[in-house]
Amino acid sequence: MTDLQPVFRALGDPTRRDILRMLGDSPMTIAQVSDNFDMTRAAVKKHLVVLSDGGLIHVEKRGREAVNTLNAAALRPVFDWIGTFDRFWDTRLDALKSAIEKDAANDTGYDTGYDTGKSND
Amino acid sequence: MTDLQPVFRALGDPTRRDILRMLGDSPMTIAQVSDNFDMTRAAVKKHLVVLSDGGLIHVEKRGREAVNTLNAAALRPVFDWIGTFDRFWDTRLDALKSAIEKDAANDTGYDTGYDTGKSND
DNA sequence: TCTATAGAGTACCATTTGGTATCATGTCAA
DNA sequence: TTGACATGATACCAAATGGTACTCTATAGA
Repeated sequence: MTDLQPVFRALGDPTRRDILRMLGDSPMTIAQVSDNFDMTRAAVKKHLVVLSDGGLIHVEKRGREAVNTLNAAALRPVFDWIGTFDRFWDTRLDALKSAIEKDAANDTGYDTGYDTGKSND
Repeated sequence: MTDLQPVFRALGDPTRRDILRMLGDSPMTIAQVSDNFDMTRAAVKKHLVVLSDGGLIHVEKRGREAVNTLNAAALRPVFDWIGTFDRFWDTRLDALKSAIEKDAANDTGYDTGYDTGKSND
């Protein structure tokens, strides 16, 4: 259901993964993020757009600034996708996955789009 | 420690993710894999090389054939990386991650390269 | 041995991607 | 109001990417 491609694409670049790490510490403006990289603000901005396309960050305009906030929940579908391989890997993952899905359904209404292990992208 | 980039890169393409799915059912030769796609064998072969670079598949030459086998263990570092964001997501992930890491250290000697949550790529 | 077949390797092409440079717009603050 | 500043938008460039076509090598089998 959820389109995984924009998320996987966003995660495919090391700069963008670094940005996610930084935003994990606290929300940042574009200027603050780009201070941490040896590239122009415009380049950083492009990465932020890709991250936003993948739903991994949320951008809020505050006056003349744009505050970028991590949305780690968007990593869930990736986790679920990886989880479909758990039978080759570690069976305990399966138990955890079910638990989280069940919980999500009850508590947050989050729909993983994951059901019987069939393709979802 | 482990270089995540080749794995994330390999996962960034939908065709390659589909190939992983197929190889999850059973090992396949290049011809068998490409029978499932509307593209040339050469193109599929390129994808298989990228998957191999990421360690996600293992290629074994058998006579004039090349059998491609899924290596789902290479997904572990990605899982670990996502796990470093679990405090924003679901705290129970943390418990699972520790359990698996502990188990991996004891049973398989697998080193996640994950320690205190500091950057690892 | 001969031939069809599986795959490797290479050259080439169009598109996407990561990046810079430049200019436009909106807002804070004196 | 006016100037400095944060961001947005666009044009442009080089390199990487996804793909095809074609050639070459090696092996399975009649």
